[in-house]
Amino acid sequence: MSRDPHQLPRGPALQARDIRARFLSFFAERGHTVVASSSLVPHDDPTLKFTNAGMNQFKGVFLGLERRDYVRAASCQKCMRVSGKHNDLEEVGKDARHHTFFEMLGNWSFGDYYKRDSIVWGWEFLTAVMGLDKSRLWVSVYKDDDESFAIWRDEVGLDPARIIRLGDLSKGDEENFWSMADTGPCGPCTEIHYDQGEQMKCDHPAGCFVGVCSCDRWLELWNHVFMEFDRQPGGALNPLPMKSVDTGLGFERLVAVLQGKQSNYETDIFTPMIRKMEEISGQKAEGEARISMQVVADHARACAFTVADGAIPSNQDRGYVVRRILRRAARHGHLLGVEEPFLWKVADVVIDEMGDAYPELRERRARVLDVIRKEEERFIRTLRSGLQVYGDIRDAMRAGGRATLTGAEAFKLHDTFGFPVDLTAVVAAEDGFTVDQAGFESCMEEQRAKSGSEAVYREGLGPWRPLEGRDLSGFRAVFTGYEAVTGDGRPVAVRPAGRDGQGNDLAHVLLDRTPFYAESGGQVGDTGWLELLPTGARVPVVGTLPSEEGPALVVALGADELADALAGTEVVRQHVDADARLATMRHHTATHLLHAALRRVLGDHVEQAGSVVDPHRLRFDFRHDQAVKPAELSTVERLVQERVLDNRPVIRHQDMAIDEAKKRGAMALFGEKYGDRVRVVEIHDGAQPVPGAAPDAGDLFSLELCGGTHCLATGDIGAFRITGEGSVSAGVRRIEAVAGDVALDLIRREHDELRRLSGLLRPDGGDYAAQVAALLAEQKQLRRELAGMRQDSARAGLEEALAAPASVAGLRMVCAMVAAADKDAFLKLADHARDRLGQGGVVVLGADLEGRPTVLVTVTGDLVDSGRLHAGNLVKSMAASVGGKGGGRPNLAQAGLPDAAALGRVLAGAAHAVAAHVDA
RNA sequence: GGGGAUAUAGCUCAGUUGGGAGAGCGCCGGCUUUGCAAGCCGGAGGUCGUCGGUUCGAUCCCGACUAUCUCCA
Repeated sequence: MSRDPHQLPRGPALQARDIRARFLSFFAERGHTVVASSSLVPHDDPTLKFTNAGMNQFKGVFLGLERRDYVRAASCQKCMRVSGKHNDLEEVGKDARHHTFFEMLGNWSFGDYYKRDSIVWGWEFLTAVMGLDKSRLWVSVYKDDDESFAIWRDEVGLDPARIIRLGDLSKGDEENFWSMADTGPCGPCTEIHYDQGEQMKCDHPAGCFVGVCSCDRWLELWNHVFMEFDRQPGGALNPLPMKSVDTGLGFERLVAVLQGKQSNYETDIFTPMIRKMEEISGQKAEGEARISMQVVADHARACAFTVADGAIPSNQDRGYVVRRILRRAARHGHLLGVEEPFLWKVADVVIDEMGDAYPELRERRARVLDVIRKEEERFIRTLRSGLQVYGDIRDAMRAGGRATLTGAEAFKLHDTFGFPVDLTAVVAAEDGFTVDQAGFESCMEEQRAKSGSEAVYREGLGPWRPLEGRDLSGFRAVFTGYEAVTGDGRPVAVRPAGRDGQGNDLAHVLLDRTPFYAESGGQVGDTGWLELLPTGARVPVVGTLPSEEGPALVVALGADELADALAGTEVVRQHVDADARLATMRHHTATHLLHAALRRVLGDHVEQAGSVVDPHRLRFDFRHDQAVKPAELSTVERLVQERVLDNRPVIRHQDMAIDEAKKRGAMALFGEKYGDRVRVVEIHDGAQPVPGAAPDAGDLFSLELCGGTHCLATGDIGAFRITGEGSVSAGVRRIEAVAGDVALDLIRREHDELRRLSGLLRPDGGDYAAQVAALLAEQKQLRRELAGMRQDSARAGLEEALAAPASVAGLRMVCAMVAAADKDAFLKLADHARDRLGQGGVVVLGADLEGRPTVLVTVTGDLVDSGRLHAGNLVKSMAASVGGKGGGRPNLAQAGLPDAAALGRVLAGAAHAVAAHVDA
């Protein structure tokens, strides 16, 4: 069958990489700045797990919070969609177009061109440049968007029958009307669809057509969004001051159409990975095997890109998404009969294929492959232990004569041991069992419901409530904390903020100017207090958190209470806790020095993977494959201490172009999103013997993008000590350290300790450790000797009783008080006595064990076997008769007694008690 | 953020009505052997994750914490 000949008009089909390049050059020729894809992992946007659209990095620009040097931009953006209605992870790989990772082409106008250019260029690119058949293209516009309709009809010359009006806001139908959120920027959009042809049509009851069904015949290729409104909380649409364009063209779809393929997986984007999988598994990409290979191909891309952008498989948040994707791929490899780690090999192909377009893949190849391979190995371990648990269940089922695993059992395997349910079904089938799938699903549902409801509860934090006469639209607070720790501000808004650990209500307050630093980049938010003027009322600030509108000061008051207090307030005089801020600054500057020192000592592969800086300590996580050796650790510590002694100025560049910062080699937080203008902190090394040297004399020691607060000079750090090193997760180490007075306190405490030791020890050459080791060895020796001697003497004390055992009810009984040192010795004495009696013997011993009068009974094996005398029952009744308690096993038992007199009475009455208990 | 599970010798793990902490591998010593693989005998190595509680008595039961594994969000 010759398929769609028009798509391959001349020569071979365009390759994916050419299509990507042509798109960008097309818009570059039309005055667009080609912007690099932002990281998949948006470290500074907690609302977003992964970058999921090309516009993410321009969000601030659309909201008017951020400015760029250009008004036209184009990009090819790395994206991930792993949840939500459009993409259930389980579906990926099974059909032609669902992906976890994908690329999105886009062009943007920030208040520059609008509908006309966007539409005309879009059409030109698809038809004239890419050569798509015009007769296959259809277009949809928003119902009321006559302007776009007219451009399509008149400027492009499209048959009006091919322009479909969709959506109706008044009926709640948001088709072809785009919005960022419930409120904020929004506007109509127009979509270009590609008709794959009659043979792809579906049997939707209302007909197979654009906007009606969502089948594969009508491919939505390109969405052009025209942002012109600012939606208000009530739903009213106010015009935006600046009209913008935001478009998204699905790269994989475009390539599939241009290469004449009905599935994205048949394009040259995916075939290299599928071919690799054929090679690894030795199977052909057909039928079920093909689906598994598609899953692996898709997931290998997702894993390679997310790991390259700094995500690491873990058990929560983003890391958990990566883990799930990776393990699903591993599972499909397993289905293909591959038993060993393989995904890293497929990821290697991804890097070969896409490393040109995304150089970060090449740069981090070794780490990416290592992280993936280690996680694969971990999963194999998980499967192995899950198999053991399954074995226990299987044994129980066989014993109970069951043939169906309950949903709860399958769920426990999945939930607690991470054993995939489909694998459970496979293994169970091998044993002739089935799995209650419905029961399993309902357990899953229950778990989901539980997590979901908790999440809603957590998000109880409401929107800002503007104070009377204040307007929040476009508002952004000014941060003055780099220059000051006090300052006046006017209150703007409040909002409730849940409760603290003691259950007290908390609220946030927003001020137009504030010196309070909001928690960011690992540095904790400032604390302090507010003075409300003119009343002079004082309000403590327990923390400061970032918000879109600026630092949110957390105060220990309910929101209503706070609003009342602010009602008559003109000015808020703000006081940051200066001591805490200073201690935090020391730790922050020390963190930069530590980071630089680690790179010098361990190598340039060391990269920050997380950091906490507060008044009490610093915690620095970084990528490194192995434990830092003690010698390396002390070299790092010394390097930092030397920089402190250098006392060099800490140079801050409040506003540097990001390109310049990068050119100078500034260390940026991996994957962090930065604007064009950044703040940079710079430190040089080398002490300055005379005054007046330039701040940047000497060699550059540390250069980092950083928004935090820092010491004026390294000497302000005062003292620095590393307090710990350990592992966080695979490939990530953690160092904890202290600076300033915290470090001095530590040193003082250690010194005091040493002085106390030196009062007790007199080591040769000051070697405390050697002397203590010798003392411990000696002590151990003495202890052993002492125990032996005590035992000997206690045993000697027993001899008299052993020489003449009493005869009670036909048994031979030894009853005595012994000087046992501890429980172990006591038991050994009893053993000894019982062994000496041979058959038909009972031993009743009393001892004072560290102040606790204890009686111990043991009987010979023949009595236990015949059941004539039960030590446990005997000791229980002996103890009970004097107000004690006890028990034990048939051959050996013990009881605790209230006092020494009771012990004496028990021993005196032992013969009586034995006689009463023995079975004739 | 919320569940579930685990924590015992250097490693892998046993350890039930609460009553003497064990195995395998590894390590050290001795013997056997031309040597090696191995075998035999002996030995060292434990705050039973931390801290509380219940109990005459806790590796075991209860609670909190920490770490690891795992699921859901």
